[in-house]
Amino acid sequence: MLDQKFIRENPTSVEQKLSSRGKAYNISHIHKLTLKKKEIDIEISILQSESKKLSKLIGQEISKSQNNNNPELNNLKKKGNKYRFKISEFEEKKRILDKQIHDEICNLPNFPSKDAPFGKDESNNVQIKTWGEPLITENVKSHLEIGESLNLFDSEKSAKISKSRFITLIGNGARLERALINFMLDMHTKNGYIELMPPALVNSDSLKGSGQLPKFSNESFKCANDDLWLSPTAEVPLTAFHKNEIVDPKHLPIKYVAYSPCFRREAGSYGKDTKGLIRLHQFNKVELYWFCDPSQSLEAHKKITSDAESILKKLNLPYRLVDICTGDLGFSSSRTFDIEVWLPSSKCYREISSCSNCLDFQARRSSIRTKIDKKNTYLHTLNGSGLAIGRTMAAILENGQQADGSVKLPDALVPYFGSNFLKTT
RNA sequence: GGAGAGGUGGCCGAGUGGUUGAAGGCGCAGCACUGGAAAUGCUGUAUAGGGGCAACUUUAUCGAGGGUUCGAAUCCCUCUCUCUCCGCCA
Repeated sequence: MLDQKFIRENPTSVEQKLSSRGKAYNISHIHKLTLKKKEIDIEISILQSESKKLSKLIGQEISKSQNNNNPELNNLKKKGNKYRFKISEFEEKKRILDKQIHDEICNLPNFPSKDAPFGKDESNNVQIKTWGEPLITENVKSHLEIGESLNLFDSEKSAKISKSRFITLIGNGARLERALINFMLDMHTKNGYIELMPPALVNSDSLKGSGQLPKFSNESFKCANDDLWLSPTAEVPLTAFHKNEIVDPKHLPIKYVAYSPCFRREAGSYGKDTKGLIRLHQFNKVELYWFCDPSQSLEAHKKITSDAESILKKLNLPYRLVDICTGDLGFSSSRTFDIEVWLPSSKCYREISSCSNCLDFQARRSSIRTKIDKKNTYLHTLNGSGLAIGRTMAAILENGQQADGSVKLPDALVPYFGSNFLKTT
């Protein structure tokens, strides 16, 4: 959420900043509402002040004179009644205005960072670096083919259970998923992250807090009888973990790592990646999350990104780092680095982690603050996948495939998986 | 699901219609005492909005929202969350 006062005082600057996302934003309507609200606020506080003085006077009069039914007193009470009536009129107007302003501001995305490359869509994203040697050979198999031939998972049976875009992992597939989760959690906790295992169901307020609502209600699954949704990413419960808190500055930065299942409706992606592990309604993810002092968030952004990269390095998976352009940024993010892993079967890099600096955008929506120089100040929040498990498995299968149909697994997984290869059983 | 209790400042906790933003304590900060510290004493210590260069001033806020009243932390209604007991349950 953007700062209401900033919108009121700098409407043109707001429009400029937002419009760098590639679409023109006109906020003159919100701007007018905020001015109107200020007028009403002033009006109300004058009336309240008068009415308060009068009430004190009446109180004093009553305690002075025993007779609390004298005509003078009744006159004063009548006067007070008029104030009450006027005030409630203005308050009604204010209520309506507040709601309008809040609703509109909640639909505005974060300001892109001035450091983010300017651009319209993903074609303007900028590659920062690559790591590892992409495997380019003829006759590579897709992770889907490998998975089916090694009996690691089954999509068709999963469609019977649920529908398409769900997966059941089988035998070594399930074991590998589990190994990857444990491997990643161990890596990150050794690196100073506190592990959390949050609820998978989250309320609407939490989704608003991290920016998924009100605008993107279409992208999450909602429970019919409760105000609960299936969490699309651990970013949601992790943000909400400190909702409405004033965090002690000596605890900063707070760094969490959380494993969670993630649920997404994937509306509008019909026909894309319909098979395999790449795009599912339910997938597992290990998420990194920081709450930090505003002055530290640029550094923190680099760190969270390199923490996510370290997993790919350990797994020896070739990847590249991409600086997301202004037009392709997520709603809550001011700057995002995507990490994309090499998938030999499609001869391209695919997103496996997205590391974002949301500045105070989520903290303001969720009211998460700290004391800095005696002033309550919104924290900065950062999130990054560390990593998406299903896509990691896909990358391991494709990059480790051998001519004989087996898969060589990264050595780092041996303590977790028990061996360094997958064969037909 | 049934019954009951309760949500007050960073924390604990008093307060059942009147000048209460709210006693007291803890915590925290400053000062005094000390060689230094502890202990002690004194002073200060909520958030948000408005006005002012500032000192300051003003309004709101006692889970949320309505209502009664000249006046509500206190009375009424609705919602919500937490806790305890019973039932059910991995």
